[in-house]
Amino acid sequence: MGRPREFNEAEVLAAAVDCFWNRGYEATSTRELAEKMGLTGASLYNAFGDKRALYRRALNHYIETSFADRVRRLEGKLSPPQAISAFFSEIIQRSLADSQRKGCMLVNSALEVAPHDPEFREIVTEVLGHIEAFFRRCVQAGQQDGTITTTQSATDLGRLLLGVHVGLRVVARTRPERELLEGMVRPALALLKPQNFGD
Amino acid sequence: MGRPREFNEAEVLAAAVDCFWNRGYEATSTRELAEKMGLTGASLYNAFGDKRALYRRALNHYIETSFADRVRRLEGKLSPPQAISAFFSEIIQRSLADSQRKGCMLVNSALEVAPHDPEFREIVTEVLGHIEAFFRRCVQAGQQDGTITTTQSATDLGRLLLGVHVGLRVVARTRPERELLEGMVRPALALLKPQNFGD
DNA sequence: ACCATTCTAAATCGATCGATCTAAAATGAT
DNA sequence: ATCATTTTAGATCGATCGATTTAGAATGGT
Repeated sequence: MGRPREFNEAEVLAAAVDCFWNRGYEATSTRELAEKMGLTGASLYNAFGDKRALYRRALNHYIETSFADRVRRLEGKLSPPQAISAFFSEIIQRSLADSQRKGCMLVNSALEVAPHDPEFREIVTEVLGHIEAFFRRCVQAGQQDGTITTTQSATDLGRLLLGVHVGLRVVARTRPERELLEGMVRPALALLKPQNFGD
Repeated sequence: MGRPREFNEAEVLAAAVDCFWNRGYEATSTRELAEKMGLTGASLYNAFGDKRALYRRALNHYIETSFADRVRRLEGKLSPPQAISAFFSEIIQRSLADSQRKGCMLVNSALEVAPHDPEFREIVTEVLGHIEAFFRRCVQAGQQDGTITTTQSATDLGRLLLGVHVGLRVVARTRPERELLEGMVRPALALLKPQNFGD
């Protein structure tokens, strides 16, 4: 073995995420990446291959530290309706605090790289499937304990929530207004309530 | 006056829309634009200024020929629930037929150019507002003639539909699957129905 | 001590980018 | 016929792109 790498991989990956998240894939240059990551161009290419491979690593790092972590924090610890509500509350809060309008790196990838790149399309498809599945599991659990309506299938309700979530993240990037974003979510959450006949 | 322009502006704009719609702003080169538009680089810059100005013209052309036209066709001629349902049906049909996965040029612009460009942000904001307003008008009309529920405000329901619409267009670009897309819309449309007590 | 590997710093590659310019042919109003 | 303007095709500008290479210093396992 030769001289060991001096940089912390998670740290430089976080810096790469910051670049790609902010400016997307095409608009981020390898020189900017090298500078923000604290590496020389040579080290960057030696450690990560090429720009595309680095983006793949950065995207996976983002997914793991944002979405996957959020699901772990919410699911199981809250009641199903609360988990869904808390999920959207977090997204809205993050969107309103996102002064740079970075949005969601997964959604950004879904539009910029996934349509023309089969490998990235597979990654995005998989994660969208995980988000859909998270919502579906919450709905199913809520349907079983009576806290969520059974007038719609858990499959469809999960898909609706996926759609609202993605739409929220896109709209928030152009119009980060609390009332607008909360208004988008409010009817969807109301739909989940079991119908209260005779109210 | 000198020699008149030989190209039809609407035609070359349509070609520009095709380029930008397919590959986005950054990834479309002025050389590709000139070729697909049937112009030389000199003519292109003489007629449209620069790349950014051409994108602005192309985006406005797209909005006018797709969204604005769709609203004109549907609103007023169909009952409010039918107009909303037909709107989504058209989107799903177009998404499934979109073999190049171009998606919606407005949504693409909302993520690629709007966040970092105030002028484009204003355009996207305005059109998103028009879509929201279209849904809200449909809901209001339906609430007045009793075909749409009044348990949620027209404002919120319009925003929900905006969110579902945008989410649909994003998800469709990565996962153009009929059951998934229809599943996203189905619960939203069901929510609009007036509650049928005692059913 | 030796060697494989990574480090830094910088130069460099060919390609492409948006944008401009040249120069000559074409066109239509005056 | 004159003149202003747009047309054509193509060269060209400086800048930046992703990626590679060079050279030498640093490091740790064998």
